[in-house]
Amino acid sequence: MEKKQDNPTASMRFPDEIPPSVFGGGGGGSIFDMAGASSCEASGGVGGDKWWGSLGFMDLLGIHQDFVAPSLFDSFNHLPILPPPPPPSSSAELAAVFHHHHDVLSNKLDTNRQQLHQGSLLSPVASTVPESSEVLNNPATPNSSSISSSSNEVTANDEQNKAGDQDDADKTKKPLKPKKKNQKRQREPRFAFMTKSEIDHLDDGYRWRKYGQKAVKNSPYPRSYYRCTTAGCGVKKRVERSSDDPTTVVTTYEGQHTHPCPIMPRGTIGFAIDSSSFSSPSFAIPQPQYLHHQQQQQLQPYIYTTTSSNLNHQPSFNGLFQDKPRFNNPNSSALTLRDHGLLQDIVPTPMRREAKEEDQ
DNA sequence: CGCGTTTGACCAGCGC
DNA sequence: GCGCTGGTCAAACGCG
Repeated sequence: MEKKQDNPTASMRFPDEIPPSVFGGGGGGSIFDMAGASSCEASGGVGGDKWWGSLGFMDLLGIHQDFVAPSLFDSFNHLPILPPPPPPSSSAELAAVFHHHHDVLSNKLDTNRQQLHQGSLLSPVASTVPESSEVLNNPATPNSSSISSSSNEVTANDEQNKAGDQDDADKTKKPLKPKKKNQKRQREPRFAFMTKSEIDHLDDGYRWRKYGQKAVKNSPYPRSYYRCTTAGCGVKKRVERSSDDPTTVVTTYEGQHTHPCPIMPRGTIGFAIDSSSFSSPSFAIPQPQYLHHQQQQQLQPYIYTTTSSNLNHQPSFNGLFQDKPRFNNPNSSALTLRDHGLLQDIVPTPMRREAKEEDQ
């Protein structure tokens, strides 16, 4: 049923500052190049450090200005520049998004790490892009079950379809499910990753059940829809391969896990505790540099790209986040490694400058 | 048998 | 209003 169109519009929505073209062939800059750290497996194999549990999403991204090494972001110029963000609409909203980002990031890190081990991550170059996370209405109150279709209300469309189905009834069409009308579907914040990988569905530690697959417009590759199989957890994710760069897998997470990661070997803290980290008074929510572009109560989505390249720098990556003070040592060789391995792509130039100024 | 995948149909939202 | 598209449902199926 999927018809192709000439419509060049990307299937995913992007922030205005980030044209879809950033996906193309990795030509765009990378938001960050995530080393193969882990989330659920977390500390395992990465030195056993617990940077996951103690750092928020922005910390992971190196956005916490307090710890930003000036040289860390010098190569970020190629990234789309985000103008200074307005104040967050609400801390709760921020927390929700952060939490989500943290989850996703954690997932991704884990995935990448696994891929590293599997040798499935190919690209030696980081191509990162921010993308999509959407918050529609009620951003502060995640409604993972908002897609419920329970209702006695029958839409005109339903009637129409039913009527039409009458003809097809003989073909054993499934009964139509009445869905709620006048009730816009609420979407969880979304967060997308681009990953250089031959594997479409990356194992991030959670258990996912595939519930759909659709052909993607202007793309020869289908998009798969997954849902967290844990009861009560409405987290979903979409996985699709970039048509521009077939080696790139775009994974979009939606929602927040309401449970710890089922795979937590070595007693890892993982990000199962990240919820608490957000509610903790000590948890400082950084300036929402990524969340400024809100329109119609909608947080623009952002894409983060991961590649295999920096997976080769796991140790440094780990140290990067875990050992913050090192950031202040520009002479550190380790820093250099990190510099080129990860955060260089994470933080927009303006932020870097801001950080610089603060340091001085 | 339980769980996950496949796949076609259905539905809602959006743009024209 | 209509068509397109993304997202979801759920029966059928496969696998361990």
